[in-house]
Amino acid sequence: MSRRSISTMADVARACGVSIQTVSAVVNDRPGISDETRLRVRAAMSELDYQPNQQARTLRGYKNPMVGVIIPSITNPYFPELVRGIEDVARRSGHGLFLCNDDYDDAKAREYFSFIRANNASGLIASPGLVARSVDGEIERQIHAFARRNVPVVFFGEQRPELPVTSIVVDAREATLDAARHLLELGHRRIGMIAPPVGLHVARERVRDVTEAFAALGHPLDSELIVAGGFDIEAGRSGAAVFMALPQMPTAILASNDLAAMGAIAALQEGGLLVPRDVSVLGFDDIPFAKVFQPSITTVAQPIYELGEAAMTAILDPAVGDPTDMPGRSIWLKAELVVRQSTGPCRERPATKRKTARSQNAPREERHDHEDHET
Amino acid sequence: MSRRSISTMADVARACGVSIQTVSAVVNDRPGISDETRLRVRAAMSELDYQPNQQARTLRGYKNPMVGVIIPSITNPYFPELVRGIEDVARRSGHGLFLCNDDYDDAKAREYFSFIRANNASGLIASPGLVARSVDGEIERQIHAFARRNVPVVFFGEQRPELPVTSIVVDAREATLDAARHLLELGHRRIGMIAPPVGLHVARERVRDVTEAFAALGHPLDSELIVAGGFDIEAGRSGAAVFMALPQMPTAILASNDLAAMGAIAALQEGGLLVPRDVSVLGFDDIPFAKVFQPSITTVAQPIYELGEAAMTAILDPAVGDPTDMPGRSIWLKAELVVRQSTGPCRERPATKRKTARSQNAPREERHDHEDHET
DNA sequence: AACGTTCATGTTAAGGTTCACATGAACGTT
DNA sequence: AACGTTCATGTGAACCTTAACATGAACGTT
Repeated sequence: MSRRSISTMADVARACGVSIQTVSAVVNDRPGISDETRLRVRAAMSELDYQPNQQARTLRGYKNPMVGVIIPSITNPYFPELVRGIEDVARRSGHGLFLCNDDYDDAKAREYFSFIRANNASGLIASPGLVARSVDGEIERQIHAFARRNVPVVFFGEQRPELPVTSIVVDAREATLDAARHLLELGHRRIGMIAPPVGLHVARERVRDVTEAFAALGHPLDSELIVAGGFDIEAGRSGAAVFMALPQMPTAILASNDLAAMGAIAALQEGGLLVPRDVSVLGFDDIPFAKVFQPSITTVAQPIYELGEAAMTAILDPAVGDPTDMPGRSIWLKAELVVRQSTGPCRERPATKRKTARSQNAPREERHDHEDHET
Repeated sequence: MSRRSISTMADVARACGVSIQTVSAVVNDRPGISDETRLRVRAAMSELDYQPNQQARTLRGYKNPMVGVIIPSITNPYFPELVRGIEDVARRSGHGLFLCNDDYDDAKAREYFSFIRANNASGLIASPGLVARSVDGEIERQIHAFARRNVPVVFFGEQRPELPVTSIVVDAREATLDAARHLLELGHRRIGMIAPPVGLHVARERVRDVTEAFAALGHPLDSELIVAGGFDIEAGRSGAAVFMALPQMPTAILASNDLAAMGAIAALQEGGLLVPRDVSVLGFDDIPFAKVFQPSITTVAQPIYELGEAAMTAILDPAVGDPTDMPGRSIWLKAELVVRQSTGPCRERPATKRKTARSQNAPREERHDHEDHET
């Protein structure tokens, strides 16, 4: 009844008096069909609202033109930007996206892995830190299952040379060094850090980059001033609260990412401190909002959109799915420091909570950053 | 070769010495299988990394447990929040999301409609304004095609009683009236509006709500002060620029949405004006960032997450897909005014561009708004 | 010994599309 | 008249899962 009402190739064939094979040939633009027949078939197709059945096609042996994307949090603007990069490339090759949000939750991620595999996706792009989080090797098994089918798998962030995956990695060491130098040149010495969530690969890497940078410049970070945190606004708020409760506040704060930086700035201003007058705050990632936030945020910028593009491009690269390509490749992109308004010169002994002018009139930004990737 | 390496029911059956039917029964939790066999089959399944082939299942007659979602812009934080609401409900019923981003582009939307239909999705949730934009009736045809298959279609924003769709609609009239009253009570009389993009249903509705509200309160808007705009940060920036170029600036600005409000505030502050001291700015939607932005944004809040939940719940409602339910139903939710820091008392003749204190220490917010919907 | 129940098997078919291959008609060229 | 080319048809099978139905073995109960 309900199924009856959907039209199939057979219906189209009957409607215009040709064979099913002919319809198939027209649908797939195969040669050997006269223009006249081709037009007749096309007319019947649109007449009947015919839509090739993707299930039947995929079953027959084609790949499902669909790529699974697992991200940890869709409300963190980092990921929409990433997805946009992925999608813009995917659309050009006729691929759809199967988007999954695991909320940093392993159980959900596993579920989505199965789901994507069950749907015979042509590729899988997975969120940073996912493999690292996997304790029981389940994710690794899933990855091998994908590889066995020649389905390419791309990860962000972590290199896993022993797995048949391609990694898209950001090298933030130089940019982090620039950031450290920037703060030191502004005169900051008591520098706090709101750490990323524990357990994530990016997290360890970010903390490592920062501590190495300050150590290299001869001003190692005071480990007392590294507070536990997370990747959201709330983490920034509570981190800032911790610092404000100290007898001597840091004069500059490195937030785990831009969201945390925003949370920290909000909390500081609510506490009567001005950024950057009283405290400088530096973020990571350069999400689209970092630029409009007041004050705009100085940040170690990732080429987020390009990361997405690179991931999807890797999926389309025939070499990627080939399991003989076993040892995982890595594609490197570089982070860059973008100096904006949230960092400024150190004023040792921050003034008492008197509120005076902020001097943030002209937009100042020291790098032309890449935010114009419309297709 | 590559296909050979994927395991099927037959492989599982062979591996544990039962018939294919038995494996099928185990997979689908059908009765009539002894516990002992059940366990043996399950063991073989995980041994072989077996994954039921969703294509074959769907082809056999089941629905694909997947819902297509078409949104106009994933980088507008409104939509990730909406998607989160959709996804949280979808996951509970074992549905995946097929997320598509049409960038307000009809051609892309149509493409995605076909894609979703070709994949036999169990439902379609489509972006606001989509039907209204369709000029050639193509979208309408697609909708009927979905209905013919009993696939439920849900729209945001616009009611189309003649189409077999369910609409999720926000009634913002009361809240907009509250907003107008709020601005008038603060003493504002010269009020500007940065309009939403033309052609969108929500856009017309929003402009209508605003003009009706001010008219009802006896202070009709000056149509000279309604400038063309859009739904992004840039629209806010350029709108503010237009107002700043006027001999007499408005003392309050209604932005098309929160993004535009942020852009406007950024442009105003760069131009040396303080918000809300010199100009009040009011947004729409209450995206998650409206709360952390500095100053936090007074806005006509939509229950975004709940809209997503309602949409997916409607998809799961068996009545929705039933074409006998032809005349489209509507589900109404209400908007609410949230007063934050970006609006303040009018100071006729905004001061010259001297910058003095801002008084934004304590967070003030007059409604407890709904931002805690974690599952 | 007869009976009913439980568990598993085997057979056959269907779902929509694609592919390989053999067949054949229509046409123009030699 | 023979030949090659182009376009279309027909047959049969494959992809994997599910369903309906008949069959049958093992078991315990009467």
